[in-house]
Amino acid sequence: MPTYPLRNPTSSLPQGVAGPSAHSSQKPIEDALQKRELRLMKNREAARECRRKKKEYVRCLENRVAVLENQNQTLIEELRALKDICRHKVE
DNA sequence: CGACTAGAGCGTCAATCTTG
DNA sequence: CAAGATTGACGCTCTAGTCG
Repeated sequence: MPTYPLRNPTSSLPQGVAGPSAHSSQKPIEDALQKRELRLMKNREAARECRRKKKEYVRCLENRVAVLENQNQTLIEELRALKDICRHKVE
């Protein structure tokens, strides 16, 4: 469960704090709204960064796959050549 | 053309992990 | 333990490609 305030900031105000209909100060509400905006902004940027890192990670993996496939192909050819040499020696 | 679709990117929520 | 950071999931928008 998140520890930060959810969608409706007024619903997460501390007990005894005036809601919108009360005629006392609006300050706590503004504070809560501001806090929410800040949280949304930070999470927006965090999500962007998270996606950037994930794409980078996938790119790295794809690159590694390409390298390993090349190595594998090289080894297959090397093995074929060695087998060929052995066959000629036996003959 | 317009209708439809697949894929990419985005913002948000919520759960979980990390840190002071 | 509270606050902040991270990330999977969802729904939305936009764009490029395809088809009738």
